[in-house]
Amino acid sequence: MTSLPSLLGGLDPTSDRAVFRQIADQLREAIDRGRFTEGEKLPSEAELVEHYGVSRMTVRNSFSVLQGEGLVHAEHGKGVFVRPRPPVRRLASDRFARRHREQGKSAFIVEADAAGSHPKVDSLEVKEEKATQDISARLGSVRRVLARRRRYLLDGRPVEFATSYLPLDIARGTQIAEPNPGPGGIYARLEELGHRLDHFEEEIRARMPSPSEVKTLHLASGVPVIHLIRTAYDTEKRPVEVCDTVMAADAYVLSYQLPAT
Amino acid sequence: MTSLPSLLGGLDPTSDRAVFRQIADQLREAIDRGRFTEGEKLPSEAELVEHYGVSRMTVRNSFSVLQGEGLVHAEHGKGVFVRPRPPVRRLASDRFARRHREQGKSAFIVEADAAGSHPKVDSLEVKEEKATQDISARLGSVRRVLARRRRYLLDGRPVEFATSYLPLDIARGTQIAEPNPGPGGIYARLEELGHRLDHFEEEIRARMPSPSEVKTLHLASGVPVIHLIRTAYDTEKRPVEVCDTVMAADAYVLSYQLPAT
DNA sequence: CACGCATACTCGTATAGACGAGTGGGCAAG
DNA sequence: CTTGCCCACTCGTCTATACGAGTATGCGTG
Repeated sequence: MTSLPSLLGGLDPTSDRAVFRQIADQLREAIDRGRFTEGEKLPSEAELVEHYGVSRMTVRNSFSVLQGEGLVHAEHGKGVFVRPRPPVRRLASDRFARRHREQGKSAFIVEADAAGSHPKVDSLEVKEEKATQDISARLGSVRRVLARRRRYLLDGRPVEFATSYLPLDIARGTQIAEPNPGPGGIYARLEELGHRLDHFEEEIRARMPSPSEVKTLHLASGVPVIHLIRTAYDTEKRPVEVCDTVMAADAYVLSYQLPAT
Repeated sequence: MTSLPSLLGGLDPTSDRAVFRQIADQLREAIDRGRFTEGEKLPSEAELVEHYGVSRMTVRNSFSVLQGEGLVHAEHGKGVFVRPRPPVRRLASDRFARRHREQGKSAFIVEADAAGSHPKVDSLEVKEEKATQDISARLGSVRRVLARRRRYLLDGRPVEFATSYLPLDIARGTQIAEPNPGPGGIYARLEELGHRLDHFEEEIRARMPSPSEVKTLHLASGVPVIHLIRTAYDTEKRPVEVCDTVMAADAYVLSYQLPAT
């Protein structure tokens, strides 16, 4: 065990930088330099109070800065730890290509298996409901829609929450309205129903999660979400599905390939 | 002026939910319901202390929750305000299409002018430097690169910070190495130099900003950044540029169009 | 009228103390 | 040896107080 003074310098009383920021700076730098590694426990609040000669609230204030930056997370009764970077899922722009649909299993399962993770899909809900104004506009002024909700987990950790919306005149009474849409997913079913897919539009935003998203995705504080809204169009240029997806940002890298046309 | 009790209910002492969370919940709900509108001032700390009968630190704690969610921001000496949603810039996936390059001005300027904003590009730095390991790998094992750094502002607000990296054997001694790369930007120059562009690859991540990014982009707390890394390939499949971009997430929506192939 | 200052209000920082609750190790009883 | 409890250590919540610093307003002086 290295002593604290050797890891963490002292304060500069002449500086106009707030004490809790100075402490946060030193901890951040120590983490960046690898003095504390992923998953490692930082000094306890009491130790830092002792080391810097400040009050406990000041130390906690420093920790809350680092938590907001997504650098550390606290565990009640244990300590404050450097947040490990989880394995990321790479979403390639060809992930919905027809050739990937030929096989039986869902894209998520196939891909995760290949990466050596244990995938799981849960909290599936399929029901008809009133379309929000936004969804209605995207689907071309429909009033009611079929909504398919599901949550994706990797190795037990929830990473993504998605809802697909489809016009009732397309989906009602088909296998799309069943909990299990069958091999190749709903896109395969849509094509069987004569809606040959032409292209997708994806809109991407990033923001902090709402409390309910924090709960659903078990997000640590300081982890934003990626909000992706995909609209699928058939060859008649008709929007046939809107998929609204919220992803834990620390678990994803999105990748797109664009022609220079 | 509506009285506080009519806007904000009371606490539930029997609940096991922390008091500061209950207060945050009530404020959040009031904001969501539009009882406080964008840019509007929330009750001051003192007023909430009075209303709830709690200590000031507890109220501040509530505010810090909402700040972390990006819902509100505090202004020293003035108050705490509902954070206004700034106008967003829409980045379409065809924004680098050759046809947009024919004109004289940069894509950023043209687009912002059209949207009625006042665009500005500043802090331009152009220099040769050693490639980081990541940049080197993306450009095909080059050791040194030309780096072009610039910051984009809309109506005085910095929204994006970008660095382009180009292999020296391509860029050195050309107009690309000048502060002003000329009409159509560096992509136009690359094509003139015989590197006809074939396609781009974009990688997208979202995360909380580093302290230096907070400074450069004047980010409020609770605003994540979108980190976009674009690699441009010429028709020989050679990577000719890597552009590393950090954007204020509340100012952008990215939009992509994908073929269903 | 114009300027400058006092003042009241805002949030920012920091201290000191108290109690609660989750975790894990050690020790004593069975 | 196993079980169960106690205790020490951790972070979580909350109070009460103090002073500093930025902002806006109004009033009095020139």
